[in-house]
Amino acid sequence: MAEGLRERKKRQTRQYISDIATGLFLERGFEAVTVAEIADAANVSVNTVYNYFPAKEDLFFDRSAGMVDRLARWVRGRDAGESAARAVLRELRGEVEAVSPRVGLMEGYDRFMRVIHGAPSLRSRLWSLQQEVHDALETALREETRATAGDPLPDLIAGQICWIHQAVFVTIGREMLAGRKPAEVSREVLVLLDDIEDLLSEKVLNYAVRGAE
Amino acid sequence: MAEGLRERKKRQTRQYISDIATGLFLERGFEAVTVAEIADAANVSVNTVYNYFPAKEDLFFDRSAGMVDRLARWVRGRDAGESAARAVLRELRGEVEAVSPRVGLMEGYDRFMRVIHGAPSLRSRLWSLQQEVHDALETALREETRATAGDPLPDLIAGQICWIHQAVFVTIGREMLAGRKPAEVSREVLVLLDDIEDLLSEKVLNYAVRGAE
DNA sequence: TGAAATTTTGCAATGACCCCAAGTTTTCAG
DNA sequence: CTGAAAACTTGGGGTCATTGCAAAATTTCA
Repeated sequence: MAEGLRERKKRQTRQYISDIATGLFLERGFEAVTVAEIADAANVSVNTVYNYFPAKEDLFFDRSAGMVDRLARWVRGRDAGESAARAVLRELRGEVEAVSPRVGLMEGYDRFMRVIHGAPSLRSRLWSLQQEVHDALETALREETRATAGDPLPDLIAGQICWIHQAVFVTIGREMLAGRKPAEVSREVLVLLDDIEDLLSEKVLNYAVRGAE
Repeated sequence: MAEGLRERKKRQTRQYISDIATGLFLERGFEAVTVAEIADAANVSVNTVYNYFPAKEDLFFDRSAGMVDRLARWVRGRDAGESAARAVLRELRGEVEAVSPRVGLMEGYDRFMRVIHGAPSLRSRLWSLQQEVHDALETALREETRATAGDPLPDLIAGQICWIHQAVFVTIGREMLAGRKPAEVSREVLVLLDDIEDLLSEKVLNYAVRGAE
């Protein structure tokens, strides 16, 4: 299954551009770096940058690929007897307890957050990513529960689960931005997760239980 | 309290520019209309347009001013013995039942939706408006419940209430975009509101009950 | 009525992003 | 091994949103 030289080179170039760009962004902020500078620093033309990334924002969020279907994956992978929401809560608790970089619990994440904080267009991009997360999750729920096309529940439950996810991420982002230590934030967010679970109704917590389809 | 000529003229100019712009957007779509065209059509210079509106998107959402604190206002105006969430549900039911244009239940709203649908930057702007709605609501809840600074509940409850609001608006937008009649959509959304209420926990439904502070 | 305050405008520039045609590089059939 | 076909890169030339600046034009008010 050897891939051609061309494929390998493309992957490398793409990765290289994205790395260079992210470095510059972390150093000087999103808006202060022009696409022309990035192209220069990566030894390619501006056109090549746009060949790989549809917009400047995508250079920053390139690493976050795969984050979009995370919730859907967690739901599809839920245990027997477990509901969609409980699976997400369990996975989130796991990540937070493990102080995982995948949820932003790492040294230096504040620099990442600072870049986002200072660029409205990056925040916009984040929201549209959230929308994608929602859509992927709704699709997963619809398939897993074999809901009919007109059933509003998959949409509503997806909204509730995304809310969980978002509350956790916004909190982590805010606290890391404030300079807190990952371990500290981890403890705090575990408490938050309990608060969140307390606010969810049984209907939400018991939706899409595996085995009870 | 007579306002000066200058003030009156400014208001008029602002309104005129916004009206002209909205007309053009509805006719030809957001991206197909340039700011220069708008300025021309409104008999002002491009700089004047930017004098009144920080960005092109603000020309479209100018009318929506006041929508940002609607939830906060509803909460502050809740009845004695009524919780924040129930006040919002009651007000929403009222608007929907009355087939009110304030919630998009009007002939021609599909044209409005089509413009938004076709312009990613308008959707971005909508999300940032939602963020403002959330913040205003969280502030209101914090004040109404005299919550301490570290209390996460006002944030979480605001998230839940915004979710209600959003679910209703997204549904109305989707159905109107699909060409449904306002009266039809109204009936459908009233059912949706029951579904939504069913998914909320007692904790959410009983938060910030007036009189039980 | 004329100077001060405020608004409008023209002009120039920056930077994201798009389109196209001309190179370059990689692939692959023969 | 070789020469075209396919895919990638680049340079050049736009469009358009958005900003800064300083020169008009307008409004206010002493």
